[in-house]
Amino acid sequence: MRTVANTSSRTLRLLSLLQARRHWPGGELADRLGVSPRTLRRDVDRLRELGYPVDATSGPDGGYRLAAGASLPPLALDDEEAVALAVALQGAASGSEGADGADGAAEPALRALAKVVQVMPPRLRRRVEALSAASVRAPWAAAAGPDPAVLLTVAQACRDAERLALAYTAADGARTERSVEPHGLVRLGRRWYVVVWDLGRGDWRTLRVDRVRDAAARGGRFRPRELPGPDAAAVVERSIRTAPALHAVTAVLHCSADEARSRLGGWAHVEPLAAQDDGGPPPQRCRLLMSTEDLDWAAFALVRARCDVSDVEPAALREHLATWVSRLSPP
Amino acid sequence: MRTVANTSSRTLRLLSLLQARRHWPGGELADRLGVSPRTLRRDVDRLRELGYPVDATSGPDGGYRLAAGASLPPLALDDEEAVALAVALQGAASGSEGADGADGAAEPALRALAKVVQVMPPRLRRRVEALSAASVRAPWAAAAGPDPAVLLTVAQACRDAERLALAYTAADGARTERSVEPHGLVRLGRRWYVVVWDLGRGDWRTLRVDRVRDAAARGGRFRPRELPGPDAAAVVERSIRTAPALHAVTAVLHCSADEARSRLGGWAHVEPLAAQDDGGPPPQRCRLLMSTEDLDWAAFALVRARCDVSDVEPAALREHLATWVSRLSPP
DNA sequence: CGATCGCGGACGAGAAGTGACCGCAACCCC
DNA sequence: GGGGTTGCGGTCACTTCTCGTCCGCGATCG
Repeated sequence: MRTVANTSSRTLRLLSLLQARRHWPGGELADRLGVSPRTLRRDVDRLRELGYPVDATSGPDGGYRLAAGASLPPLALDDEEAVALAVALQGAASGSEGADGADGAAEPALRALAKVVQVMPPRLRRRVEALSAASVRAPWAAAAGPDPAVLLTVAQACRDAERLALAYTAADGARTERSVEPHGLVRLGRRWYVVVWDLGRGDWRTLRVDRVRDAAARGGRFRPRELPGPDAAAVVERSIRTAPALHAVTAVLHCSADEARSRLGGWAHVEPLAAQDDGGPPPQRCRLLMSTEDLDWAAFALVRARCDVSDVEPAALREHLATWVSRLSPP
Repeated sequence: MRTVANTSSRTLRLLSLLQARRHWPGGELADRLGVSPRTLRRDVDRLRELGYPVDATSGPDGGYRLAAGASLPPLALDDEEAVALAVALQGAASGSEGADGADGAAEPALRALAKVVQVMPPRLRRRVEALSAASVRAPWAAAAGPDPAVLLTVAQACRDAERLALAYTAADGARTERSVEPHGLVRLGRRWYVVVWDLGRGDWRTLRVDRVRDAAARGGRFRPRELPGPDAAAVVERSIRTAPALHAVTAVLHCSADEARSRLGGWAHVEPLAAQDDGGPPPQRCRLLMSTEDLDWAAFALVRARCDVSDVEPAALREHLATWVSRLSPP
């Protein structure tokens, strides 16, 4: 077992043990830590003083358990959990969610990911890479997000003020190798941007992270310069001229609003339509409202509703549907 | 600041600091911890003895940094990071990935999630719930996975051997309230199953987690019984009679294999087809191969390829496409 | 070369941690 | 209801660790 007989080490180990299993008999804990039960009680007290609420129950089958406290204790994860965590965070950070807003969690996810990989042993890092390479990316998300590895490298370099060498493909397709000082990472809409001081050009630039390749920290640290704006987000906002074209989609679905909602799963707004006043039993109708950047998604949502559709707007989506029909029609 | 002047508390804080930023000058660290530089060095030593490799560089611009070690140190996350982490793990655990296998990470993700929420302060837990409720579920995933909250409750109860009260909707639609002893959680294909001892019936049952509602730990712990099989996975496997019908989809895409791959993003297998020997310049063709449970996905993949499609198999998918066409055709 | 920073030994005052007691209270099973 | 199990916390004496202040050494950068 471990040879460290330190008090703080033992406290840390106790914390891990309490996280690994919910319920521990006191005797077993004392045994594992190699101390007397009395000292274990003192250790538990110490944890409580540190703010981690440890519940205890007496009687046979009694023991200790770690409860939810005021602050988050350090998480002791095993290898598999850490790998799963890194993969999940990669997905969340570079993910294709947040079309309608609703997740402000991408940036904290990225920070957490940076913390994890910084201390992750190389063998685990390899497993993460293998797994995230093997994990299938659904077709609708294939071109959506940036490479998680690049995103992470950039985020770390920003946090640690380290110079970065990277290859950038500009909007016109020109590829350049650049050496930059990254100052801030900003998520705008569905894209990540990084504000950098371009060492070759001696000026500020805003780069789209999904156009960056082969980012690598060059080791050297730099002293942050003053940004040409109040913060990185403002710089990006200003440098974005062409906002991504959002399509406001509406359509009438020939089913009840509840049915449509259950099939679309909150991805689109659905509101019931008043029955038409034509005498007969009014057919169920509802109106679908969504806004998206990708007409394929909109079209897919329409089909997913599993009912007839009419009054589709905008015209571009109607054309899109016509293309689908012509492609899918049997020759 | 903090009033705890304890040594172990300080060691923990030092660990957090080292995780929060990559590079720290020793003086600043000593300052923040409120100790002399000499004591800081001793603290760093302590961390090293605990197995955390702390690199140090001397000279001006020197300082400490936490390197990757042999094992993963406890992660010190702040509130936002913890919330992002929980949301990401929920997605990974209940997620709709893994259709083709390729992610064995769901189960460790669930374990990690259980650890996190167990110690998560209530205010953070509320934020996680709010965020995951607000986060849009794409239509193709709406009905796919089980409720993450239920999944988590079940996983915790399995781990901690706690009795569970739940409402179950059987395959025939009958709803029953049950009290069970959960013994194992198994992911098979895309579904989660839980092997339980049903207290009301006095027998083993295999429940589909996506059919469980209102799962709540009833507090009481139980002594695990011997499973009616070598392990939980075997029990589930045996109790599954009707395997989910997988559709083996093939089609010919009228574009190059590379184009198709880049558009489908590895979600389907694509292989080039030999040019036909008809004299003229051979058009680019490739064959698409995929297996899915949901024909909507398959159809969507076909459109997503952005080219003409022919020789679609199976017949069910052709019918599916015909339905799409009729629905989408302008009236 | 000198300034800056990390390294680590020595020392002494003070503060802990530790185990072995003890009696007490809660809880479960018989 | 009683007995066994388990956690709680006080006390005491002994040991150990912690901490700040010295000091000289070596590495690194400008």
